[in-house]
Amino acid sequence: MESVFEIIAEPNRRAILSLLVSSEQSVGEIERQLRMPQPTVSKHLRVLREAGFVESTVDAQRRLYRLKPEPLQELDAWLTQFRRFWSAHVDALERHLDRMDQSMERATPTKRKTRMKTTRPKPRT
Amino acid sequence: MESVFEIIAEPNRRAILSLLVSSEQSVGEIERQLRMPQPTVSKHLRVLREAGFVESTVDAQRRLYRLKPEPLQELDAWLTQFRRFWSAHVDALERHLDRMDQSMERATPTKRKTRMKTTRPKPRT
DNA sequence: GGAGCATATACGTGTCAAGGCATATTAAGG
DNA sequence: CCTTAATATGCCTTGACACGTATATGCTCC
Repeated sequence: MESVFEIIAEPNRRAILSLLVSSEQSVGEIERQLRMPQPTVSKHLRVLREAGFVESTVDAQRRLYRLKPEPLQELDAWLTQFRRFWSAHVDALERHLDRMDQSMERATPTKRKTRMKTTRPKPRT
Repeated sequence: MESVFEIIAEPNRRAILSLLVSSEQSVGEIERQLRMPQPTVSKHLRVLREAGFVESTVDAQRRLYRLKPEPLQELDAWLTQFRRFWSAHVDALERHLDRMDQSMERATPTKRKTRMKTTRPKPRT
C-alpha cells in the first residue's frame, strides 16, 4: 500500500475524501453518510491518515478528520506530463482549461466544434 | 478492474503510460526499455487498451501503441473538486499554476514566498 | 509452405488487501 | 465506579490480480 495511486484505487476511500472536501467530519458522520460499517470507516481512515491524505484532531470521544492537500497534489503533479500530451491533441486543452476555471460556463455560448484556435496559456513571464 | 483509478494503481502500467507520452512504441520497444518480460507487457497493454488508455495499430508483425487522452482527463476531472480545497490553503494554487505550464522554469527567478496575491478562481455564480 | 520473429493467451500459483464480526480502548457522565 | 457512546484493532475468509512459464496465433520472407 505504498503509493498514492493504490490509496485512491479504493472506491470507499475516494468517497471519504470527497466527503471531507466540504468540511471536517467525525467517524460517525462519515459512517452515516456513506452507509458503511464503522470498522470499515476506521480502517480506511487509518490508511488515509498513514498516507497523509487526512489528519485528525480529538474532540472528546470523537475524532474529527480533515483533508490534507499534499498527496493529491502529488497526483496532480504526476498528471502534468500527460497534459503536455493532450494539449497536442486539438482543443482538448481547451476543454481542460474550461474545467480548470469553473467560473462562468454560461457566459460564453460559443460553439466548441467550430471555434477558432484559442490562445494557449502563455509561458509565464 | 473497473475504474481509471484501479488501472493506474499498477506501477508497471504507469511506467508504460509515461513511456508512451513521448511517442508511440511497439511492444518490443516497451519490453526492452522497461526491462519486463514480454507477456507482462502484453497483459498490461491489454488492460490499458480495454480501459481506453491506449490504442494500437498494426504495423506488419508489430503493434504500435499510442496514448489516448480521455481516461487521464477523467482523472484530472476528479481532481477538480480538491483543487478548490487546496486553493484555500495559502498559495498552493500558485504552485499548481506554476506546474501547469512547465515551459521555462528557469526564466523567472521570482521569489515565490514574497509574491503578491494571485487571482483566485472565482466562486461559481 | 516452412522457418523465424513479434505478440497474444492460457494456466497455475502466491500474495495482499477488503470485509465481516467480535472485541478492545478511551472518554464522559451520572 | 459503572454504563454507555465513539472509535480502534484483531482475526479470519475470500477474492482479485500480478507474475512466471509454456504455448498459441499471426505475419513475413525465402
